[in-house]
Amino acid sequence: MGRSQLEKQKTHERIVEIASKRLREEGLEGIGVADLMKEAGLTVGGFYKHFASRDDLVAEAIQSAFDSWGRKLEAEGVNPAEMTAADVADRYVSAYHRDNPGEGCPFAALTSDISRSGEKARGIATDGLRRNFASLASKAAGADDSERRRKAIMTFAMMAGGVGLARISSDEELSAEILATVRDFVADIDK
Amino acid sequence: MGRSQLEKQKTHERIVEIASKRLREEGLEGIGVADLMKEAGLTVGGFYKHFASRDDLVAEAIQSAFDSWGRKLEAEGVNPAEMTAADVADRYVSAYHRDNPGEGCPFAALTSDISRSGEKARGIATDGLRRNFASLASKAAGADDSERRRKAIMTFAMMAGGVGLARISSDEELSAEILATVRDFVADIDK
DNA sequence: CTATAAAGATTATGATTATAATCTACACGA
DNA sequence: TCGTGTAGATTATAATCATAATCTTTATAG
Repeated sequence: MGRSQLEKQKTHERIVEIASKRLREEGLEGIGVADLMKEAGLTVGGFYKHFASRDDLVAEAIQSAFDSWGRKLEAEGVNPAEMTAADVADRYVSAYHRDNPGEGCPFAALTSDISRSGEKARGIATDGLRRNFASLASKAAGADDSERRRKAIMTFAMMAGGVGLARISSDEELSAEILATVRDFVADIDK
Repeated sequence: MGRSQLEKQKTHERIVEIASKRLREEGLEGIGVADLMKEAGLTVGGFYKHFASRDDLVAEAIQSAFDSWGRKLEAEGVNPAEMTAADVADRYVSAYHRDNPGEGCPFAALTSDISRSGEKARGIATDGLRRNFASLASKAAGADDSERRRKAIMTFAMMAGGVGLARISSDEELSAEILATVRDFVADIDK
C-alpha cells in the first residue's frame, strides 16, 4: 500500500497547515498547488491523492485556520476561558498580529476573500463567527445576556476591522494609532 | 490622431469606472484585462494605449472607488458635511451596502486585497483612511479634538469590520444582527 | 485635401495554472 | 516471501492571463 497510512496522514496535515498559513498571508487565490506541495517537500503529482480539488484544500485550510487560535493558546499554556476581553484585545489588536497574518485570525486576514467565496467556505466561517461571538460574550461585562452578546459582536467587529485597517496603512504611525485606539476602547467597554 | 481626444478620455474613464466596480466585487485579482475591456465594449488590444500595466489600472480604479462615496452623495443631493455619525452609519452599515460591494466602500470590500498590495495601492488607501478619519472626527461628539479623533477611528474600524463580517455570514439572520448591533453602537457613541 | 499619428482591433507570445494520466517504489496482506 | 494497492514523482494537457506586435481606421494638423 505505498507509504504507510500514518505517513499519509502526517503529509495531509502538513499540506493543510502550510496552506492555512500561506493562504492567510497571500489570499485564497494567492498561492498555487505546485508551490504549496513544494513547500511541503512534495511535488504536484500527489496532490489529488489527498484532495479532490484545490477548493477542498482551501476549505480544510480555512477550518484549520479557525482552530489555530485555540491551538496557539494551548501551546503557550494559556487558558482561553481565563482571558478577559482586554487580554484578548491585547493579543488580537497587536503589532505582532498585524505583522503576522499567517499565524493570525482568518477574519482579519481573509475578510474579503471569504465573503467572495462559495457556500462551503462561508459556512465554515459562519460557524467560526458564532463561536467567536459566544466566546467573547462570556467575557463581556453587561447586565444581561443580550447586552453581553451585543458587546461581543461590536467588539469583534471593531477588532477585526481595526487590524484590517492597520494592515492597510503604509504609514506606521497611523497604523499604530489605529491599533492603540481600538485596544483602549475594548478595555473601556470591558470596564 | 485616431479617435478624438475627448473620445479617448471618455473611454479611459469608462474603463476605470467599470474596473472600480468589478474589482470591488471580485477582488483586485478577480477580473482580467480582457473581460474588463469587453465590458467597456472594447477588446484587449487597446488596453495599453490607456495604461502602462494592469497595476496602473488597479491603482486608478482604487482611487476612483475612494472618490465614489462623495460622488454618490453629491448625485443624491446630500451634503456630506450635514450628515451626523448616525446618518453615516445608517448608510454604511446597511443591508444595501452589504449586498452591493461594487458601489460601496473599498475598505469594506478590499481590506485583505489592499493590505497585500504594493506601495502604490497602499499609499492611495492610506490617504483615503486619513480623509475618512478626519471627516468622521468632525461629526463625532467629544470634549476635545483628541477624543473626537479616537471616536472616529474606532467607529470606522467597527463599521468597516461589521460590514465585512456581515458579508461573510451565510446566515442572513446573523448577518442582520451584526449590522443592527454595529449601527446601534455608533448611534450610542454619537450620543 | 492629404499625410500621419494615434485609438482600438486582431492576433501572437510566453508564463502560469489546475487537473490528470502514467510511472515508480514501497508497505502491507496473504 | 510474494503480489498488489497506493503515495508520491514525472510528465502531459488545456485553460487562462498579462503583455506585446502588428494591422486598420479615422481625427486632426498642415
